[in-house]
Amino acid sequence: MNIGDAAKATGISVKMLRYYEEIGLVRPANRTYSGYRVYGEKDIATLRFVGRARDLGFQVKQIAALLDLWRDQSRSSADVKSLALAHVADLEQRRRQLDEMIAAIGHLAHNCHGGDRPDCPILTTLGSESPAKVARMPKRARTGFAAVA
Amino acid sequence: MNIGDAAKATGISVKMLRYYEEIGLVRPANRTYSGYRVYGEKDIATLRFVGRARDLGFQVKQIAALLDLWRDQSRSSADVKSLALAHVADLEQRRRQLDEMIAAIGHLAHNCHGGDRPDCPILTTLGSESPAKVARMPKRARTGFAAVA
DNA sequence: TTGCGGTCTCCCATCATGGGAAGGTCAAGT
DNA sequence: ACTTGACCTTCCCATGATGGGAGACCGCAA
Repeated sequence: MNIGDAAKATGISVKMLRYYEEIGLVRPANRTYSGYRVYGEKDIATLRFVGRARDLGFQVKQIAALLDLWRDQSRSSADVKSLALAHVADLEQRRRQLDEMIAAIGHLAHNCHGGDRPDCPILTTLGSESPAKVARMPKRARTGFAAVA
Repeated sequence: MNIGDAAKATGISVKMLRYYEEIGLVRPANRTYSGYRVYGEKDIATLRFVGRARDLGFQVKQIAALLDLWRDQSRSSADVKSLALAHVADLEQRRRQLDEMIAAIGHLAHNCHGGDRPDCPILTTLGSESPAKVARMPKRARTGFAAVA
């Protein structure tokens, strides 16, 4: 299997397959004599694991930890669970931040009639007082969402 | 007012004040003879506007648009409102993605007893079938949250 | 053999943010 | 007046996950 086929089989782009290898998340693929990467069943299974964890919003470092646990026959399920729960807590915190932002902006927009005239409480609020009681973000991940675009 | 004072007054770091100037989000600050940036009342007001929009999760490009509208006496409030609503829709989509992830992982964790033994459905699910019916993310912003760390 | 599509490596860009180095400035205290 | 320390300046680099593209090579089919 060449890298393109592996990409199709795992839903991970060719670029990312090379990147995951480069940063050591997955073991370097075997190579043909001429340098092409060759993927076997095991590689594909690992990559699918990675892809699914990624889809669940795990960061690469967390995925690396999950992979270690996955391969470790003697792991305790408590280890896995705590990692998962920590991630859930993280996601939930982000969700709360989103909720606050949505509520604050929604409130402002609600009070804006939206007609042709210029008076709009969205801008005046942003320009003067606190725009709503949106808690100052904890330094980590301000709003986040590295718009991958 | 020097840049450090401006940072304290606006809650925006010194680094970011310079960055916002560099990318043209705000007009270059006046300088003293020796090159220090000097901020006046208007500058601070503008920067506070920027900071609050940022706290509401607007991206820099959107903040630039909001600033234009803020300064444009002849704007229509409809323009502002549609920008705000588009942003809300964006945030809501991200929230839905988070919700899906939270539900999926929470479900997996719930079925994991968490004891000393290695059997854990979290890993086996990630390793085999679809980890849950988490919709494949739309290419934009996979999970996002550029962990600013 | 030619041609096309896949692959290789390398470098660059994103977005918002911070770190740090090397050097200039300013105000307060001696 | 001089030192000291806090502040400011610019410049470069790093982050995380991803994509784009250039220039060169490989492999297979017509």
